[in-house]
Amino acid sequence: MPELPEVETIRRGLAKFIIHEKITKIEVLCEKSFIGEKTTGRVENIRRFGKALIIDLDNHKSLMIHLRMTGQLIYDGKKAKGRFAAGHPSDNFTDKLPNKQTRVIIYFEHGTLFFNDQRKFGFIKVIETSEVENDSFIKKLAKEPWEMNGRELYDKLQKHPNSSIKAVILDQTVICGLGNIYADESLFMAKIHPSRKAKTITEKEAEQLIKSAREVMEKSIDSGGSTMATYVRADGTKGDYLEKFAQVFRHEGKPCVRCGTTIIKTRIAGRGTHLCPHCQKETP
DNA sequence: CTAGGATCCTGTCAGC
DNA sequence: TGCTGACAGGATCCTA
Repeated sequence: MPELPEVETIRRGLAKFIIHEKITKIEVLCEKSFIGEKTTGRVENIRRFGKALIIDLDNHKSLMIHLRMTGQLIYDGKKAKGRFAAGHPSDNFTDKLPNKQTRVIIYFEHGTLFFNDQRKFGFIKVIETSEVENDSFIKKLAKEPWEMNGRELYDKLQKHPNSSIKAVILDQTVICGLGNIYADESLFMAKIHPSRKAKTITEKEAEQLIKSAREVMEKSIDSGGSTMATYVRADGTKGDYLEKFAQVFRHEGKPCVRCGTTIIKTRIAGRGTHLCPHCQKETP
């Protein structure tokens, strides 16, 4: 679930609380969710590679965290003045923890980090810090939209000529960071129908798509990610990209903000896909 | 090599 | 009510 903006929101949030904090203990409640040896180093840095989070420790080890579809990280500690929670949206961030979905608990000197994951697709993996960039997932990642230009994307599209443009931009080895929400939003903004074959996309459209991806993800990061990224307080303040900024995702049945045509939901690239049938034409 | 579908797992919701 | 299948903000594996 969490896409690049959510993971970046988590990175920035956690950095405020756990850098220089020492892990005192790791408790694994679901074996599948934790790979490698438990470790107890002090946090030196937090990095992000696409949708993967890397927590570097002072003992040459790093925690690699991927939330996949339903992962959440919830930090409970004084510095957070309560809780900092982000990842898969849920209305139970204020629940007592651990809960039924808690898979791993990382205890720090002055706080606790809960890794929750309903579907168990996500994981925390301990690897040598020097090996992070050799990790099989990390090393295949393409550039993020901010480091890529239209020409580069256009060239990559030619390698998947008969795939739908949506399938191709969801491929993290083509362009890094987009998931199902931002793919739909970016294609809508760029006025490209998600089922168009990649080879029919012009260089100009590729450029527009990159710009759109940057814009929707920047907006989301600025608003704290589309999930509930929040310091959970009594008033339940939360990040809400979907409510504030999404124009097509989960907007089926509502009028297009540009032309008023009813937004539809269909299935493309094996994923639920939202689009405006008037603004996004199947034939270029 | 590409393209598409199945798969991992738990939970919810629509429809009968 | 109880069952069933579809679906879910991701990525990998398998098959043709």
